Amino acid sequence: MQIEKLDTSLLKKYESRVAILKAMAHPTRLYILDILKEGTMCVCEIDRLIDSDTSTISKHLAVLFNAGLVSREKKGLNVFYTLETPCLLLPFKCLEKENNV
Amino acid sequence: MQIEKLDTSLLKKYESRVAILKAMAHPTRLYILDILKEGTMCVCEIDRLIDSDTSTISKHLAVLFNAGLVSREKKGLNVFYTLETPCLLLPFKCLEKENNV
DNA sequence: ACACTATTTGGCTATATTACCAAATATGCA
DNA sequence: TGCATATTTGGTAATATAGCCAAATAGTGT
Repeated sequence: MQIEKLDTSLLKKYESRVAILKAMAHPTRLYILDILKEGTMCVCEIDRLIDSDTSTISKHLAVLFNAGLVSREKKGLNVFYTLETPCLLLPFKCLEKENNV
Repeated sequence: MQIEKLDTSLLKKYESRVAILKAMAHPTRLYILDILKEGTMCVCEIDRLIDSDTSTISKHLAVLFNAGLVSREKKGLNVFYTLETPCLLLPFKCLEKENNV
């Protein structure tokens, strides 16, 4: 099988994937993605589950939003976040199988 | 469903996953993982496919190795790298489906 | 031992990421 | 209008990451 060299156009493909991986690559954000699997949640609820400054959590949510991993909707004073890409959380299950964990 | 707070022990789980995501979160490394799907390859072969300093490539390989994503074996002058976790590359296919790409 | 090749390591600078605090913004209600 | 609550934004210091160069290491053959 012929392997393509890493040129500019191929690089673009990987860069878009990297954007997703970077957005996921933080324990708090991975946790947020995980709890959003249970359903839409407002910032205040997420805040209660995580022992960090609210502004820090808000910034993590912004990272996830900018990467397209979650969507958000404002309702009154609250902002509700929804998981958009449940797929992304699958590989870890798969990994655990590979390692017979 | 009851959601667990992000405490120290839960954090540990996510940190180990983050280590994997961080190792993947670079275009060159993602490319390397992709080409290693085709089979074991020595550094010199990988080097030929990527237009970067060999030392940079070697460092990327070290990152992948330290995260357990690839293994390596020295044979004479060459070091051969092998993909250990093909699973990890699946979610992107899944994503493309979700987005109807 | 010497020269040659493949790979890794160390050092440096530039850039990116994170967390906390304070302040700003937006909404709802009296 | 004025106040309270929810969320975001800006600033800043600490830490981590990336890429290049030079040098070190390791193996092979003469």
